[in-house]
Amino acid sequence: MGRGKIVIRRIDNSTSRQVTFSKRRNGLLKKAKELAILCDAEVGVMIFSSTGKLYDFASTSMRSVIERHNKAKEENQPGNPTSEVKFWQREAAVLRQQLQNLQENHRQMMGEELTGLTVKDLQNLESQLEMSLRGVRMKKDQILMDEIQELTRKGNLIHKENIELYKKVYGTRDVNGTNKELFVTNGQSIEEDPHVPVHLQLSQPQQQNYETPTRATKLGRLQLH
Amino acid sequence: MGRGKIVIRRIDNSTSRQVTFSKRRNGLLKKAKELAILCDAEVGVMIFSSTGKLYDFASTSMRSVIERHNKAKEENQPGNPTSEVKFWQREAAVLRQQLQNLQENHRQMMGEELTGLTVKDLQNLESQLEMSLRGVRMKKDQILMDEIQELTRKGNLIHKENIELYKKVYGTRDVNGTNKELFVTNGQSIEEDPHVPVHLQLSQPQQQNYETPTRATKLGRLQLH
DNA sequence: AACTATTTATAAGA
DNA sequence: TTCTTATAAATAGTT
Repeated sequence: MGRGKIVIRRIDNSTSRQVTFSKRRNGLLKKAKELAILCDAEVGVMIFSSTGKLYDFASTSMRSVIERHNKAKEENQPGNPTSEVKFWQREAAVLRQQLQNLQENHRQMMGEELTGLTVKDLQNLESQLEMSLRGVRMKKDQILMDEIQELTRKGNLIHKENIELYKKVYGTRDVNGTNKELFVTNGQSIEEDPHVPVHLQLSQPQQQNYETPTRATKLGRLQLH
Repeated sequence: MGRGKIVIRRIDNSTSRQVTFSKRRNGLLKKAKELAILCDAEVGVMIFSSTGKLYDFASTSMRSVIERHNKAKEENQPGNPTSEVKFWQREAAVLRQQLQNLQENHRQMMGEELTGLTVKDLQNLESQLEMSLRGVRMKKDQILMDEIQELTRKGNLIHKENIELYKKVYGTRDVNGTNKELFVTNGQSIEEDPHVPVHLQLSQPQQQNYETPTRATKLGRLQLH
């Protein structure tokens, strides 16, 4: 894969050997990473240049990879398979298994990895997702409604305060004067006539129309008026 | 470097993930060998498939590579029992943490434990669930449609066979006789007396009655003709 | 497991 | 070292 074909044999020229090392080292590490990600594999690579410099990559940790390798090769260090070590190894194995199970489950809930499921499985999944969706939407709507209620409450409060202030400022001198510039603290203007109650009101919770494509529209309907 | 470009992300399809693993693993090991030879480097590669199988390569010996790596990293040998216990404890802690994170995530996807989420979070969750639901429904429908198509195909085939058999049995004697009800069933023998028209009927693919009425209606329209 | 159309890696050159 | 480019090699999608 270059300007010319080469045979796999030690490169004599020290300079080009160095250059090639640099390029291919990067290539190898890149491919190791890709393999780990693409195929969900645990990969460890260690490279020592001819000058002794170390370059390495481990998808998890080199420690973990080496441990696993040792175990796979049954080359347990002449050290001791202490019961404590064994206990923790078992513990880790159990946890790994749980994690894997949960991951598979999670992927299915994400709509991935559905091959292999029966129609029955898919129906159950569908029901679960529908239920979750209902719950999430209810929660979201509730938060929004609460927020609106709170805003309305505050709005009314401020409006009342406003009226009081108006009375104090203008007293009876100017009861029907032009107070069109009167604003409440949150920057929204209130209708001109302080004697007409403001019309803040909660919009009704809209029908949960699943499949409605535009969230923006949905939210856009919630507003003070 | 294939028929199409891919993004580096876990391959969902288990079969192609495995095929890709096999190809790329070989590629990685080959390149590791080449690097070691071409550039006079000491290289070690360890790969664990997602099923736990080990594949490795070491230009010298894995032990040598690992020891050199340990020395370079000034780390204690993984043979030290104390450090080994500590390693596994840490491993378990990490796994426990991962498990916990995934569990929380999973609960949210199940529509549980939604308190504490912002409206934005809930919207994202909602979109994800909608997407998952679409995927699941598509998959389910596809399976059902495939099944129906297959049944239809078989039904038609059997019906044709039936007509041929009828012609052979009754020849021209009864060309306009009552053959409208003649059916054979899949793989079942015909009754003994060739002169008595058989009355076997293809059973309709029974409707699998699903909760959602709309889908049932949709599928109900697809039938043998 | 083979086949190829493409993408990717990289040898050589600057 | 880094960039460029022509070419070899790897491999994604298909059969």
